[in-house]
Amino acid sequence: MDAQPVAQPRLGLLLARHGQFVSIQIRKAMADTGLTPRHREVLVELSDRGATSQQALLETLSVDPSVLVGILNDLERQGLAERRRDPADRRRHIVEMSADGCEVLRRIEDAVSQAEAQLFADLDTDERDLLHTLLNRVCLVPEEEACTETF
Amino acid sequence: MDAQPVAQPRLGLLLARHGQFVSIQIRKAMADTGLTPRHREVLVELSDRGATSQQALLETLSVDPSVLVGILNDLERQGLAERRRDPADRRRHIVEMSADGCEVLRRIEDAVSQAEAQLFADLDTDERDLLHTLLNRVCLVPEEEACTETF
DNA sequence: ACCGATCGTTGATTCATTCCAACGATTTAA
DNA sequence: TTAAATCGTTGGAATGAATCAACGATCGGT
Repeated sequence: MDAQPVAQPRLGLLLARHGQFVSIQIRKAMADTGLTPRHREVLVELSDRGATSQQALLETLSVDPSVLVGILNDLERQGLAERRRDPADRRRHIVEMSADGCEVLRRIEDAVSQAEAQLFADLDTDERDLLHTLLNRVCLVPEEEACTETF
Repeated sequence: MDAQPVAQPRLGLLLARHGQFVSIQIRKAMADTGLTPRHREVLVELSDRGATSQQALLETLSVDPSVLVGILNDLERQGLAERRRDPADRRRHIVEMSADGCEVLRRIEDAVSQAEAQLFADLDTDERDLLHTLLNRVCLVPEEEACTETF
């Protein structure tokens, strides 16, 4: 008389598990660049916005300032981005990605694409779009609590 | 002439991000029990199989023995499970969940259901099933590499 | 009775991540 | 000129997870 279990694993748990798995795969895919999804996100942001204040990056990424410092140190050490003082306000740093950074970002995106190709090999284009739109309708939780986004 | 970007965030990254978010929400949902998804998984396993050898648990959960010890310690401390020596082989431990354990598992499952209800509030039953089946067709990667499953 | 293997356990180490306090340099306001 | 606020930075503390070595107890084979 018991209601039969909804399905094998609960939908939420399934999503959590597979999400973590995908996360790991993507991390591996970009491993040889020495960078992580975090670095990628900063690069993407820099690519989209061009030269930006470090402060502005902080807001959109919503990470601790000290974390961003670390990321930028990494990028700068590899010559992928550059920090320079804002002449208008010498407290600020203006961050800009280099040509190498642009190139590396392209490589990262390719690696991610390749990983995705494997992960979603069994889905055709329509199904991928479907999955995409379904996912986008999740997580619209009432309170927009700070979601520590690693990605 | 560029192919337009598939959609806002790459599908893989979207899945990774939302998966992490869902993971956090579920963790929060079961936080007041003092237990984690790891504990839940052991409880589920115990619930499914009844009395089991600790060894058998290790295989199905594929975690380090020391980790399982910690989990079982937690469960036993709260009276949710019990370890006793296997009389047939006194090296072995036989693990069994208690009535309290069964009750707590039920509470956990309810909490997870509640979290899922929020997370998937915008999806009707068909859409949830669809999402479920789509997710199940992901991650069937060539090499079944050990996926450190927190869930 | 002995030797090697097995089971569960303990403990240490490593690593990544998050969070927070405090600082120097600089700007802004009084 | 002084005081307060801001920006980026440094460092430490706390957490959680993963991995590994080694141990006592026990079993099996010889």
